[in-house]
Amino acid sequence: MKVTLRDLAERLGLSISTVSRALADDPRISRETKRQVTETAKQLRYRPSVLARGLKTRRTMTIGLIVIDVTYPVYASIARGVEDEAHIAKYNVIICNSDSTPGKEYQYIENLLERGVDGVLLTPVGGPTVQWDILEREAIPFVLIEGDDDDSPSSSVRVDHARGGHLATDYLVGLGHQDIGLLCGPTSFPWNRQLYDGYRQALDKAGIPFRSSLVIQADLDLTSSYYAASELLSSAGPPTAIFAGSDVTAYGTYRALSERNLSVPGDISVIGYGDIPIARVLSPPLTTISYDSYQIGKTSARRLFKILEDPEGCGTAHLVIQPELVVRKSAAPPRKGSKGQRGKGQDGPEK
Amino acid sequence: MKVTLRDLAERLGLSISTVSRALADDPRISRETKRQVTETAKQLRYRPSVLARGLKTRRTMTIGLIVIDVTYPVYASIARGVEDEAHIAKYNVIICNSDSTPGKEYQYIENLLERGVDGVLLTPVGGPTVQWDILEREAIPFVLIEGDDDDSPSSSVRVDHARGGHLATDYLVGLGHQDIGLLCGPTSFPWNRQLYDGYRQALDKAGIPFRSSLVIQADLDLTSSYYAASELLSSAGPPTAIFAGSDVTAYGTYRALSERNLSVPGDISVIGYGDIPIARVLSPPLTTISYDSYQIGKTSARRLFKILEDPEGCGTAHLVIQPELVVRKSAAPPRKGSKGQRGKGQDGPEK
DNA sequence: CTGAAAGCGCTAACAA
DNA sequence: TTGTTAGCGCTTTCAG
Repeated sequence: MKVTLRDLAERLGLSISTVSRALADDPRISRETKRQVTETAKQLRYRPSVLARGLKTRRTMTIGLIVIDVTYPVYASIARGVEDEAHIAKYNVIICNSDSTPGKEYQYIENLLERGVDGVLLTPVGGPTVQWDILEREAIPFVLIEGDDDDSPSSSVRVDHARGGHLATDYLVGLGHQDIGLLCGPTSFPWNRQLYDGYRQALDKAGIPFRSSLVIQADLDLTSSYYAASELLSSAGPPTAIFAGSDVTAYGTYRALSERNLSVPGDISVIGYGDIPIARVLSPPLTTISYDSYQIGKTSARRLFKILEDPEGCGTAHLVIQPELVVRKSAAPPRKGSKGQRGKGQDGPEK
Repeated sequence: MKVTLRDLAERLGLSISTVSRALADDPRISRETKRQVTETAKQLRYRPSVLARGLKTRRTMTIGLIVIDVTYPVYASIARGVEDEAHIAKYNVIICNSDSTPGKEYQYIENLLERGVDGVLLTPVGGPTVQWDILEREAIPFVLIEGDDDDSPSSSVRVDHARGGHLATDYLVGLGHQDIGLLCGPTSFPWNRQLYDGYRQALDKAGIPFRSSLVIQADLDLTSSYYAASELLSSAGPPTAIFAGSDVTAYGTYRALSERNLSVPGDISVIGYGDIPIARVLSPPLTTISYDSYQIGKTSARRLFKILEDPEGCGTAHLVIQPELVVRKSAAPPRKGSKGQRGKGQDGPEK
């Protein structure tokens, strides 16, 4: 059977509390006793019960991490960052996949609460929700990862996606593009509005009029981004460059382009978003916006632990991580005189 | 403060045990009482304490999942599969990254034991280890994922990598290749020996003599696989096809090849292993061996839960998942007369 | 059908 | 410096 404090106590002829204190390195226990205790603890392979301790101290040294889907590289990296930090701080992390559905998110929150987690890290599915209220009511510290806005009641860490959108668009503008298409990602990923904002800002700054026909919504998968890109290309007044909103969307765009014998970046420039592993491997290698998702994980976990250490002492902070442009080969200046080009093939009238 | 059974009991003028039973849907509690209890439970937002319950029942409805690194697509999928299955069975999963180091693996096991997990899922770093002994001694059910061999004392699920290696090699042989290089992955990933075995078997079956100079070891990262591939190519009697042992190794190979102006599959055929997302996106799209890692996760979790339900009733099973060949564009019949080709460039003496 | 009481393994206030 | 005692919130005999 499992060995408990009691077993140690009996074995040593000490009281349970003395043993407990010795193990906790309480200053008022003698060196000698401590030595004996730790020794027989090791010998009998004593393992403290986190359960029992938690029941008493109300701390389980466990946190919950709710991501949208670990299967996406971003969330895997975040998860890894969190776990690494947790391991250092001696916490365990329970992982949950919300699939962007409020229902699952809610279930998991309830679940984590029953588990008595000390805090939770959450990539929220949307704006302020019941879930947040629950956490607040129960006074469980939580930090929002990649939340939609900064008016959350708790700490948060997110990437400055508006900046990212700006960066991408601005780069294209700098290259000389005027007609820049935006393939906006699914709204179930909270950052897409920010991206869009950045896009608009950059356009405004450059004095380029916004054309709504150049913006189109696409899901994250290949086929729907393929179709969205196709639609964009066959519209009247097609773009000379496409900002893809995500790297997989960019790949869908590549496909749509190659289908029409349009070359990247010769005929059309493409820029991605996220810098997932496939980006550098596409041909041409994808120019994209990169941000350190592992760091997001680390940062938010660190933040949470700080709150757990000192619930009062540290206010709520909204940390933001800056994305950066990674220039590879998929964007170039527009073809001369391509302004009115219809983009229906590579063999135009002038050759 | 937190609402407990006691609160409910007081509120209803019942005893704690009655309330407990009502909530557990004990048959000897009257309909009416149950109704009242569940109602006020909902009303007061009662949430049972898994901690307290676990202390009593010795079941925490929590399992540990130790993977090498969630950041690798394979493990992310496995994790997802496990978590999905756990969610259904109402378990929680604590995630751990061992980084293939016995030390971390050991730490996590101890850690999980202190947590009182009901079982653990483990992608082991090597053959039978102390860790397994610990789990056995403590009578914690565990199932091995992608373990090296089948003589494990517990259940296991793994991919038949020998088959995978065979499949890949055999395909190349079928195409007419005789000189097939093998870029064997790092030994910290347990399946590489199996891969190698499959390679040898396929060669034997085809009556092709094995040449050790055609086998070389490479780490998983780009640079080392790049160098390994280069070495292979500049050796005496270079291969006409390369079996890359992993998809990223295959990518490294692509690089080494393009550096020497060797085309895939025109000059050299390449076949990968694992079918991670980048595989279909490389150019040319990578022919590779695929296996369903999400399913591995599901299967192993399911197995574990079955054991937990009925510790005696179900013996140890060794489940194996079959990989399959995914033909894309990176392998083709060898160039005619390429048998003795040196592969130093594309402009050979004969044009 | 319901209640009283013991106890899971631990910590912490209070004594000695 | 060490021991005694009282729970943490729950399940589960054993009584009624």
